[in-house]
Amino acid sequence: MRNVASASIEQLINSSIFACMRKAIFYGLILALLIFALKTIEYKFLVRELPIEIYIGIIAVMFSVLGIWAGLKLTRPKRVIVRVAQSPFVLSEDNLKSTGISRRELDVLELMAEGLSNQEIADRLFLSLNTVKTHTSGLFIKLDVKRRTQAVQKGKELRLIP
Amino acid sequence: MRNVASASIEQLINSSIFACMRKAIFYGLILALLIFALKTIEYKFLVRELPIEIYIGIIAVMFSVLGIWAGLKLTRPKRVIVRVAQSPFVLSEDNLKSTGISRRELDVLELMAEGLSNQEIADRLFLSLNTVKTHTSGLFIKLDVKRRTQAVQKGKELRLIP
DNA sequence: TGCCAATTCATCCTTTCGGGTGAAGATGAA
DNA sequence: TTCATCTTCACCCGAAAGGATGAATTGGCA
Repeated sequence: MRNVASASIEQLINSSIFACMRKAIFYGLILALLIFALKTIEYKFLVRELPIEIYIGIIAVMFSVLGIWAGLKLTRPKRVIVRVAQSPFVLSEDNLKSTGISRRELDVLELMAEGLSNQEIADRLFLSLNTVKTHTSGLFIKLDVKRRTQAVQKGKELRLIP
Repeated sequence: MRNVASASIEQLINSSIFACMRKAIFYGLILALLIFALKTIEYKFLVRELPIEIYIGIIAVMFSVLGIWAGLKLTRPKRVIVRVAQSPFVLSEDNLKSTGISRRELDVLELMAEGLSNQEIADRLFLSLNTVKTHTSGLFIKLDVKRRTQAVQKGKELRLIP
């Protein structure tokens, strides 16, 4: 696990370096072109018709905008890793209702999920073996399964048990 | 869950709007100051000593840098939410060895975890029922459990099955 | 008060599971 | 080659699980 993580981080660093270089060169070229274009236009139209201050202001604004744009494009999005931790298990009342599973059946399901036999469940809940079997039968019908292993599976899927 | 998420997104949008406005004003002021400084310097030192092209180039570079810097500072880090979802399940070779569980037994354990009966497992793996029972017996001994529900539990704990 | 659902327990029966033992073929390492 | 392990399958037996049905008791709700 640790190896995988560090490997991917290295990849990320390498790829980001190359990507940065490529982008820097790209925007550098655009910048050079822009300067060249300005020079060409300069002597033809502007320099004698407008005051030098406005000319400088235009250049300043243009390159500021270019810089901002380049700055945004140049950087990769900063990643904030949000870890989604174990949710502490909240019983799904909805699924409990929709399945029609009763409180007592849920008790049995919980112990069933711990790998207990019907007899052990009966002992824990101070019930007779027959009663536990009744509840398990009810569970299988309501969960629409055939075996206790499947009942445990489905119980977890439906967030009835942790 | 949905309420919490949308609430935090609204907060984020509001706070980012205000933060952006404050920063924009701040950097706008800096930009204005810089232009003013240039104007002041212009007539005093540079305009007669250097060719106009170099002067324009310096301004272009300065404002490009300022723009890049402003562009970086102006934006809050883009959040890329990386969900650390279900780890893709890596079988624990260590636990496999330490328990002494064989490849075939692991196959059976996997299907057992899906809630299949021994007969169904036999059908899936093209084995006889007896063979599957042999494997399950071996599993119970090696996992030190009594029932298949417990075997599934322990198999998951030991990262032998997903 | 009367009804309904949940809970409890029972009996009967079938299927599945789990334990024990044995054994034959395949594979692979010493 | 020999030996250990894995894989496959068989038979037997008891225990557990599962299915069907019936019935007594209880607690809440109309």
